[in-house]
Amino acid sequence: MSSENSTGRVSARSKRADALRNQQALLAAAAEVFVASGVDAPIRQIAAKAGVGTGTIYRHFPTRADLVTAVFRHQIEECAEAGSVLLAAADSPFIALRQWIDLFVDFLVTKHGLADAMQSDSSGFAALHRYFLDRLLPVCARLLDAAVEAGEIRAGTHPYELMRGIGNLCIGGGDPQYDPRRLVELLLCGLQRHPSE
Amino acid sequence: MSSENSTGRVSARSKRADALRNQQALLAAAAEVFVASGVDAPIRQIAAKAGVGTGTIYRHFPTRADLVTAVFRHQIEECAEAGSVLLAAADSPFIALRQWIDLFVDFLVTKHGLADAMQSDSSGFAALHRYFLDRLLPVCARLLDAAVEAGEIRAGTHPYELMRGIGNLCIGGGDPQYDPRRLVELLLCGLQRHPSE
DNA sequence: GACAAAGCGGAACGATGTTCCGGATAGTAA
DNA sequence: TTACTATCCGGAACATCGTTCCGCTTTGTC
Repeated sequence: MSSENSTGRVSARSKRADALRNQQALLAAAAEVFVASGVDAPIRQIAAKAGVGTGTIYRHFPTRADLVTAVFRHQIEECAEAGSVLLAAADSPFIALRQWIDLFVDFLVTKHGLADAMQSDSSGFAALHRYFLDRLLPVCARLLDAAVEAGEIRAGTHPYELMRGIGNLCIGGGDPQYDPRRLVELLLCGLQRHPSE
Repeated sequence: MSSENSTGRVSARSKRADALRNQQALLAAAAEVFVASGVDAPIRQIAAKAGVGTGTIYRHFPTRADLVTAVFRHQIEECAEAGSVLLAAADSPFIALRQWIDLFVDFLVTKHGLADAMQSDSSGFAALHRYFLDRLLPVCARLLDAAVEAGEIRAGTHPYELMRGIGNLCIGGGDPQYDPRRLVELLLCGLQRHPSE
């Protein structure tokens, strides 16, 4: 079914066997290197671990960011799909929102430097950024809307701003003195409707 | 009075006239280039604008971060000093805290990419990061303590975490769809004591 | 088994931060 | 004024990136 290549999706059609093997090897190697050295690890290191030349990487993933996107794609997908599930299962929309944000934060924090790389507009990570937004923004928006409608949080918060803010807060999670989760929690508190005011 | 060089302080003793001239020219050029192209601007560009060679930069500022630190040093100082003034003048410690944070945010947002560069532990901006902390952390801590003591905000917030979080939120301020100030405001709301709970 | 298309490897390119060193220069002493 | 030296300067050179390019290899097919 369909190629839809260059960003890491299925692509099972009309490719040579060795090409497919290399693509898989690259994805596996990249995943390994990313957890070991962060998403800023040199391309050459990934190529070496996969046992291929640097040119081969660019044949499969036109740019560094495309490789990163491909590696994390299914995890992003899982996070997106969790949105509906949580909204249906939780006792209230706000609880669902909080749980979903927990998931989102976990995802960002456990990947070394993913949040760092995604926000800084340099390094051409725009593709990853866009994919993140395309997939997760609607989910976040739906959860926010539901919580607003339930009267649990104040209206007027832009989903994009919230997601970006949370993403930013997750930068530098390696520091033991800095726990992004506490600040995200603070943000959520600020989001809630206050009786006074 | 003392040299105390390599980070941009006074250093008026025992230096050749041309060396001093170049250092001044570099600071001026760097300041200009930073506002034009952000703090990530290439060293060579700054050297060219100052009319010196790249080696000359490293003679005066051992590393890129030292140059950045030197350029912004007096502004950081101003921000630090504003803390006491605001605390003495404002109607309440929380108001002072909010005003001070406004100042802090303004500082970060108006320098293109300053916040970006400072947080990411790569690029060896550790020196800048430390200077920021050394100078501003005590101020933030004092404001926080005062607000806690006045019963305006919840206790238990670590000053370092708060400053770092705010710094993180200021990353990517160039995006018209993302206003760090709104999120910082949300954070402050979350900090306030809630009647319920 | 031959052959074209697809794919591969790694040298090469351009950009970056940083180091190095031969030569210029400022300050000083005669 | 003229030497002389410690200091400083300029930019070539080095290491490390991401990325591109191209001659050679491999694969699938007839």
